[in-house]
Amino acid sequence: MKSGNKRKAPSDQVSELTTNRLSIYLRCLNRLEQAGVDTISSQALAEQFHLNAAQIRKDLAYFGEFGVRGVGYYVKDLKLHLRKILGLDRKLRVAVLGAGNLGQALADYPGFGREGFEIVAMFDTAAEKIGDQSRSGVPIYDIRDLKKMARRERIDIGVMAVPAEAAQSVLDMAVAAGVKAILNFSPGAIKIPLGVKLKSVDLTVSLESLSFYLAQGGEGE
Amino acid sequence: MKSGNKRKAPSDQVSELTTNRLSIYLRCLNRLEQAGVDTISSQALAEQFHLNAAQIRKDLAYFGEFGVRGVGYYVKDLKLHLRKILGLDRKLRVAVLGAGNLGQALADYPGFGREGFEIVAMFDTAAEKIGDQSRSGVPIYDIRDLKKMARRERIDIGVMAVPAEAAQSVLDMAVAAGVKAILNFSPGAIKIPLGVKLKSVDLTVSLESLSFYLAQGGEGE
DNA sequence: TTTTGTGAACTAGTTCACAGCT
DNA sequence: AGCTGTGAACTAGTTCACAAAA
Repeated sequence: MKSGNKRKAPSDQVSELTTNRLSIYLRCLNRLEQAGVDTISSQALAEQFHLNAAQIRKDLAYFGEFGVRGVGYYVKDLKLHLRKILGLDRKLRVAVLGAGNLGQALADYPGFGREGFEIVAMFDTAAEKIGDQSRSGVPIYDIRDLKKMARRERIDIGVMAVPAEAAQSVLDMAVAAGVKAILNFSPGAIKIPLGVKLKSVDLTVSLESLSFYLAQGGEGE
Repeated sequence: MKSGNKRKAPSDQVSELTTNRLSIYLRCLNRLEQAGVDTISSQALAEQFHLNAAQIRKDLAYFGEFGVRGVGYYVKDLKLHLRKILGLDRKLRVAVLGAGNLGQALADYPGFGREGFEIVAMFDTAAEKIGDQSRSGVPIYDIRDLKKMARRERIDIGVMAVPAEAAQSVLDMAVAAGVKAILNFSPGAIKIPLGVKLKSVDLTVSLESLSFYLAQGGEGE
């Protein structure tokens, strides 16, 4: 029992929409802290993005009572709570699977470093890439060594950016290596075993949804 | 009246979840056509991803009656319909805003080319990049020329990959240049005027949602 | 018989509105 | 007075289940 929270339950049915928003709140709190703001109300926070204040309070209420009535939330305090809830109170070790253009760009993406993620390795099949490293110095290993390395390097999260044909087999390797969470940029459907979390970003789908908007003549928001 | 559809309405309230799925159906149909499959039932299609058959039928029903009772959907026919609905029956011209690591990787991403997107230009502020081009030959222009170029090159969609601080001003430039749809990889909240569509991919939020999963001990799914 | 298209039932997510702390 | 935490009301999205078409 770390803090005196009246918790709903360990993590009873928190939707992904909620956890995504927690991330966004945290980013905002970082800025607020930087700006020297001490407390913030759900109302003021909601205005930053276009969100409803009750939504924010509900999101937070899943994890405890962090606010003070009549005052709002203490920025520093809430930030710490959110970091803990999101598991960002420890360094998370990330491996990028696939050292192509996109993989290398992701490995060097500065945004990841900022919130405690550490990109420790890339993996690829191409002999000429293995032994090389990315611009920012992330070493590229043979994907066949993934299992060995993932354990040795204690990889928490995999970021997968490989061609669609390779995606399932690379995912299976990552799972066999004990990686429990994967952010996937490869297109197409992928099967995962229970107990492993896959989050997919599908660039083609995203672009096509914009195309749809344009094709429909862009009515509404 | 192209085809004899009993349409619900021009584009009456189709949710983004639906349009994203249309994209996924289309990808699957492409594979099926390649594999020489002639017809497919909503049930069979649903099994490919883990989706409900009624969901697929409902999604399609927003746009017309494309199926044949007792048979299913003609793969070729449905593919054509979906391409038209998604606005992929014409080439879409895309500009990448921000020629950093991520921007260049996106400009060269082969997945975009496949479904009729054409990356025609990149824009950046860095003098040393301007005039240069990406690995696959996409030229980099001065962002100050965006307005002029966007009209001349008939840019339909912008893909934004710039630092958070620059995001709002780059977006404003794109909007001023007449770009009506933007896929955004920059973190943080961005304001857009009505009639412009912004779709954001937030890499940090995605990773943090995986971190959350790990922190909660990975119960469920 | 098979499978669509769709109203009805259900489930999830959001917003309202207000009691209850500070 | 001000703002949280939360049940109740509402809205959106999904799944069921079945009549109607081929």
